[in-house]
Amino acid sequence: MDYKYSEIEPKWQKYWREHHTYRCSNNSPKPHFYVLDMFPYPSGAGLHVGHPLGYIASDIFSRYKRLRGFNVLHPMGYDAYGLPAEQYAIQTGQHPAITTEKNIARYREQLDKIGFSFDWEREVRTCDPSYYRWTQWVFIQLFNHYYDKDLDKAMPISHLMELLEKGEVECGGGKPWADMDEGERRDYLMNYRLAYLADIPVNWCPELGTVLANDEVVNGLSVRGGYPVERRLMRQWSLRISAYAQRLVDGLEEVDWTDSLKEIQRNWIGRSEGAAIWFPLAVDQKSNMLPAMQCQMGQMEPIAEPSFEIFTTRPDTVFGVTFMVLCPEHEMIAQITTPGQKAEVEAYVAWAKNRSERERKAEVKKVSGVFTGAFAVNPITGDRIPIWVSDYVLAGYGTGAIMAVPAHDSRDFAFARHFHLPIRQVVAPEPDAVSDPDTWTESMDAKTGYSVNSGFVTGMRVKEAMKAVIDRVEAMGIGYRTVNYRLRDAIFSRQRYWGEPFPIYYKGNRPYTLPEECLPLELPEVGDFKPTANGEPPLGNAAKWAWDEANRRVVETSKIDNSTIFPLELSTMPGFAGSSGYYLRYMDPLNDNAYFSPEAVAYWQNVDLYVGGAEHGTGHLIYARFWNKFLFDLGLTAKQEPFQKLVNQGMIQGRSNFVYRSKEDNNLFVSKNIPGREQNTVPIHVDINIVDNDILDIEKFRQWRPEFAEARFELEDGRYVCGWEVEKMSKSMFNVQNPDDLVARYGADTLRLYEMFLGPVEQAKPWDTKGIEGVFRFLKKLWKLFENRTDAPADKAALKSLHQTIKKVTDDIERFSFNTSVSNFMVCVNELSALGAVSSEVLDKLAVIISPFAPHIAEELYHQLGHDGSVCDAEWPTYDPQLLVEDTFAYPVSFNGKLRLTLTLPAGIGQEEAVAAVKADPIGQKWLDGKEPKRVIFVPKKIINVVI
RNA sequence: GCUCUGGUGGUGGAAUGGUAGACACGAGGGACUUAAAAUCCCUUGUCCGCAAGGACGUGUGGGUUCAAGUCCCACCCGGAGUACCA
Repeated sequence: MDYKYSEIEPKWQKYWREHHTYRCSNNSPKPHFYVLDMFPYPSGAGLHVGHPLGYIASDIFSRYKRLRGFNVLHPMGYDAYGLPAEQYAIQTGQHPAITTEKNIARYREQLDKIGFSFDWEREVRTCDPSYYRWTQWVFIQLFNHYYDKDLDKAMPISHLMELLEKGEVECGGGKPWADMDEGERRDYLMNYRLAYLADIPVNWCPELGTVLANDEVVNGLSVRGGYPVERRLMRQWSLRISAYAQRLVDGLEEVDWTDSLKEIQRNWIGRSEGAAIWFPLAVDQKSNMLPAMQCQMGQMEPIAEPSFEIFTTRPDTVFGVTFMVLCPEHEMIAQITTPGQKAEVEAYVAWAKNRSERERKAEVKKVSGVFTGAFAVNPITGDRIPIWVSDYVLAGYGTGAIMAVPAHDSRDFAFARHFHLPIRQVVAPEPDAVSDPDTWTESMDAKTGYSVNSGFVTGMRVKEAMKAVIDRVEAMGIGYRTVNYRLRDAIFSRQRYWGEPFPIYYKGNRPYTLPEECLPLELPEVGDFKPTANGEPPLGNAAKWAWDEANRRVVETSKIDNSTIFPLELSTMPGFAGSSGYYLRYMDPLNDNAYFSPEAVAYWQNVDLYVGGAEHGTGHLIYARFWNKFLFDLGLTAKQEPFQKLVNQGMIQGRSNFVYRSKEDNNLFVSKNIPGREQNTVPIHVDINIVDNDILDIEKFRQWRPEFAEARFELEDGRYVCGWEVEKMSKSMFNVQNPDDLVARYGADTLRLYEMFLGPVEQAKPWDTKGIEGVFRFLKKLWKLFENRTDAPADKAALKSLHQTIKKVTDDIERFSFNTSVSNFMVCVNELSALGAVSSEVLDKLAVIISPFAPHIAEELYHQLGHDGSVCDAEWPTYDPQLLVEDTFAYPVSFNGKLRLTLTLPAGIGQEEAVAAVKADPIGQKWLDGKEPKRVIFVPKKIINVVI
């Protein structure tokens, strides 16, 4: 009988479903193991072959762990809220709930065909009220907590209020806490809440009435419509993720991720150590408009306002400061600008304000700026230095003001050159060498070397000088040692429909949270879910979107009276809200009383293995870690880090094929390797489904599109050879491979094996079906091997092959190298086939070890061998080391007076045995040439040297 | 610019410091067949040679080692992340 995958696969899929084979319990004496995939966006395009790559890898690992006796949690769900789902709905003109439902059904159908071992009873969907109820719940907790820097954890806001009440925390609100009324207190607390409402600069398009992402704006105009976009402060919800910056850096030490991904996160968080120093404003006698102030060297009291706080990572270079630069948004600009410079400064600030991020980034090389007319005092040297404004200083980083050290910072240098400002060298490679100005640029940004021309730190190494300056600054009370992070708080509002509603209503313009018991706050129906033109988010169209505080329910918008019935928040949460904590919900997905039970999290702890793309390095993986750490502070999660080990699967790129159309004759197509083809033709994308191994199916090509019906060809060796290129997989390039087609043609097991065989999981690679036949052949051979089996006891050769394979495959799986596992199976089957009829005893174990990779055929064969239960409940076989003793092997290594032979031998072997082994080895015999080995040198491990 | 990765046949890719190129594809040859499909067998890094055999080979140049694709140093080229971040 032939290998009929089309009968076997549905049969066992049905069996697994009916027997709940993959159901996973939270009560098990077995050790736990949690394997998680990044859940997909159910987009309208369905799955392509790139999606299942990571799923197959994690499925193999889950099945393997199960066979090793673990209770494995391996769930799946859908990240169904967010922009892609909404965009698709808008394009097709259907309600996002309907399209999402349809897309999920399609994904599920495709996933089921591949034979994954997901426990579907734990499925979660981020757009399901029973799920987003808990997303909203976490938001309320974030709103009601602040980050206590002394305790270094999140604490209830009520705790902060107590501290303020007792005066243990100083109130910086401009007014003592005791004198504030209820509203003022709430406003003040907003500066502390982990979820807070604040004015944030955004790309606002008045015409479209929405905030746009940076990539939706080009040259100050919206991509869609070409309307002007301005940067504007808008009230938005944000998460104070920056409070966790240090813990997010530290936590990377504890997890088993790739160095590159850890590095991506470290760069993103951007920790830099340095100092904050106040530079006081100098008195300007001419204008006499500025408050007089004192600044003397060595003054011990903090210097009175006004002064500028700057941040620097190089306090040692303070002696080289020749000017200061403020960002255009700096609040003190108007205050300090002299009348003579006023017009110029205002024009510059206005110009800078209207520049988009994009323009600013594109014109990095261009130096621009303006002098304010004001001067500051270098608090260390007492020098008077001019204050400039320039947009190379960013408002969002540090304090938006810098001390410029043009000799040792490339940007300050360019600025100084452009505006003819002085440049003073303060760092040199040698303590006494003061190099000539032209060489400064070479040692620019140098963190090694010595301080020169630098007062009390002259002659010190840079590191010592940094410490000495900070110490002095702290002693003088004009600054302090500090750490800065690049990580910004996460903007959490979206003026969109398809997302989680905020559990927030507004009383007197101040946000209040809904009572927790009233969750979920369900997404209302609206007449029109598209972004609105009148500036309001789509929820502004909802007829029923007001909060009746007394009766604790949602009521008609028209009833808002601002005394008992209040407006609800109109924006929705962003895509990452629902995906930040979904892994926790899988632990206890049906719980109606809590996000998850303490018992569930105590059992599962955290995710042992997380598989997904590295493109989430600066998004989801940061947010989820933040989310988890916050819940940890609340005592809800068991571990600080949510994802212990993380494997990034490489992206599968498309491999496009081209035909070459003659420039003169539109119906003539020239094969790739015909001389002159490059000059005389233009490449055209051709559907990869009508090309086999780069050979074009001419008939199918003619039928493909009407315009090619009359196509003629210039062939080589009677065939048309297509060109190819690696590109993104996309419909427009006709290089999309749909997994269903491959399942139909070769079966799911072949697809699974082939996706693994393609190369290392972590590596990006183009999709190419070239080798799939080889994998298919392998399964047919495997099938045949079982058909020809015998019940006689196993012979030694077969056992050796089996045990070698068990060892290799076990090692391969443990180090996540599935491509070599597949190769090792192929070797094993080839070896066994060559031996003739193989004992069932051997095949029994072979079926088990191959089942994680090709579960359907393994299940079938396992049953054919007479087992009742599923192969999924079998036990992973162990190997017998006795069977694996390696053959003696000798080879010559050098001739320098003496010949050495190196042998690979089992460990623990003695002198005589080694000599005997050399004599027995064919190569050894040849090199000994009848002589006796003189000496055996043992080196560590199993290698020994024999000197002849 | 900085950081991280990687560079091995015609192709995808194997190699705890120990016979480089496993396994697979492709290609060439052969068997079976009226023929095709399917299946099976042989060859396949490069160069020299009829052959036996030999020489050279993991981006380049050095180094460590009895032994280097693997470790160290410098450089070249690709891929990714990030960037007026002070």
